[in-house]
Amino acid sequence: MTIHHHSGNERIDAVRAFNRFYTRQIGLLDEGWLKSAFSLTEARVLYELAHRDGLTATDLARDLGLDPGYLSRLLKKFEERGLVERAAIEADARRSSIALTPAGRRAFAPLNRDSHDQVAALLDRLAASDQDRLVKAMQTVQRLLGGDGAEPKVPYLLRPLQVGDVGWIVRRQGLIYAQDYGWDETYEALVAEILGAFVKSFDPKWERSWIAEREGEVVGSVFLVRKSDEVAKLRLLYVEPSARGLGIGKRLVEECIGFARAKGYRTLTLWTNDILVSARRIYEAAGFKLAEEERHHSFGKDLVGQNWNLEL
Amino acid sequence: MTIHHHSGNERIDAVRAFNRFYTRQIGLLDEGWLKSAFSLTEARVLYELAHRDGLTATDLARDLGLDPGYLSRLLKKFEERGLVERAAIEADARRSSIALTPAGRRAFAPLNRDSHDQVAALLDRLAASDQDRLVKAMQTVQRLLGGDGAEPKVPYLLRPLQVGDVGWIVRRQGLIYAQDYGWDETYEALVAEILGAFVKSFDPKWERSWIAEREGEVVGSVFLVRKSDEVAKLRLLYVEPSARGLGIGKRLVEECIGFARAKGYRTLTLWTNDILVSARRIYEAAGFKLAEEERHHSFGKDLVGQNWNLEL
DNA sequence: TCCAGATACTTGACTAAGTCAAATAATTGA
DNA sequence: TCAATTATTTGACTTAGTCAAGTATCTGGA
Repeated sequence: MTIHHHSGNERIDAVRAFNRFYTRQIGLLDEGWLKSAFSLTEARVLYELAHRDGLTATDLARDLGLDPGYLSRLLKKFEERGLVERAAIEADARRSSIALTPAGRRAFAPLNRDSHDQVAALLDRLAASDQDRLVKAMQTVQRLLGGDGAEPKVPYLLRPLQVGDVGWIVRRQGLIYAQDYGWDETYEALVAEILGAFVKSFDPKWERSWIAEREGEVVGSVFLVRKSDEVAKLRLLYVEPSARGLGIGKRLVEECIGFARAKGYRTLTLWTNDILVSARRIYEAAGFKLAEEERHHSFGKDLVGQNWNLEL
Repeated sequence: MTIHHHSGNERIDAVRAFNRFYTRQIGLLDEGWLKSAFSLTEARVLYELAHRDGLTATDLARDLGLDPGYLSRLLKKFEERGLVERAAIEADARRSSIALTPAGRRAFAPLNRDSHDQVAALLDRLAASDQDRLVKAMQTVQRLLGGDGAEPKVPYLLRPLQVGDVGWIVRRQGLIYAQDYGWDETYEALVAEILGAFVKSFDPKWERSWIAEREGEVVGSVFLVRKSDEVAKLRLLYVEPSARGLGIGKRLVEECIGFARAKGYRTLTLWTNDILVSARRIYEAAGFKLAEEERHHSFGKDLVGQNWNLEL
């Protein structure tokens, strides 16, 4: 049972292969422009102008990576043809805000339609499920490469369980603990059983799930299960490695505690293992006290299990 | 509990956004060439020559999307500079096979290294897990767009369960049945419980799992569970919608039957629901006989459950 | 308040990159 | 055998983009 990891060079080669591939891909898409009255760069400028307001020449040059001199001439040509007009910016006489004229919009429309149709034709060759996969993969690439420190506005949000979450959490927990601690497939199976039972016997009055989502991806979760009138159990806290450091783990535990208090439980309990250090820190900080430890052999390893309790 | 589906236009817009994004991205990567002695196109040609043998001018023009005239001059320049040499192809005097000279390789090396380093620097800004996600997403895009009917050599392969599979199967079954039949989250939970129990009590002598993998992705699975010395149960047959029509379902069932026979079971049994028509066809074709039906209310729907048996 | 930088463009003077059509030579298929 | 096709080259262009040096403004201290 091996976990595949790309080595650094494999990754680099894969990215370079993709760059070569997409260079060609964009080249193919560009061929469409050849017939039209506009070059690819002109079309990019028109696109930006059609979709954003109050742009200045500098904005355009920066966002499209164009030479300011080249852009200047390009805009002059557009202005002469009556496609764009510039409005003075009162605060700064050097800059002016550039916008498409109605004629500019009319010129852009067929261009836009052609590009739309071309992409539609491209997608049409794929099954709907593959189209979704393509879009998702593209968004992932864009997010990962484009996110030069551009953090999402909302770092994460919490929501209850949806269809598909159980499997996702089972898989991620299985993979993460296999990678980080060498646990075998029985841990993944345990998570599956716990979550299966949780959903099956779910009692919304006394129990709850919190899924942390970041840009549409599940990055953490925790579950609160009723043990008795007085005791609730916090289970399966996890945070994606890529989303650590955002305080998601702490927040999930706090939500749990808040819910348990609100429902009138007296004790919140949880079971963990001593090697899971960062989780333990969160529990300690939240006021949990270590109640007992016991050695056990599970998931293919010798472990030390711990029960922690919080009196509410 | 909603399942998000991209509409056609959303998909098209997302792909167009990605094209604009990656046009810019490639532009950024190109800036690196400006200092060097070679243009992006020249570098692409050198790259192809360095990595493939026996290329002709036509091959290059086709694969890189270049104008033959432009390429001809470009190669002439390379030849004059001693970077490439042409060898006559005996079968066809029009064509010649183009290869880098040692000097050509020396000229390409720093170029190649710079490109490598540039990508390495790009990746370095990402956590290792994000690097993997990026690479996977790029490969997905490339496969989906590049695979113009270029089917993989091996359509699929079967392997036993690995860490991560359980969660994946739980998720996919949950999502597929929610989408196709409107089943609620309790179906996903049932799958989780079944698979959790399967792994936990797994007896390799009498039981087995088959995972169908296509280009590294799980596209189907089936499980054989021991009920008694004489009776085995086939469980959780599924095939990804994107991988249907390859005979994977049939193959999985056949593997199950073969294994059950080899182990000396007398009866292979399975439970399914009447609405799962394509699965039923597979069972019928394999020789299963409908033993009994019963109405039940599960997964938020009124269903008709069916038990099928195969005498081995 | 002034003024030494910066910033937002513009212009001039180029060059590289690519296109298109026509020509040449060799090959293929009926 | 020869018309059509293919591989490559050449000539004659155009376009797209670069680079550096302007001009006109603005900004942040002394």
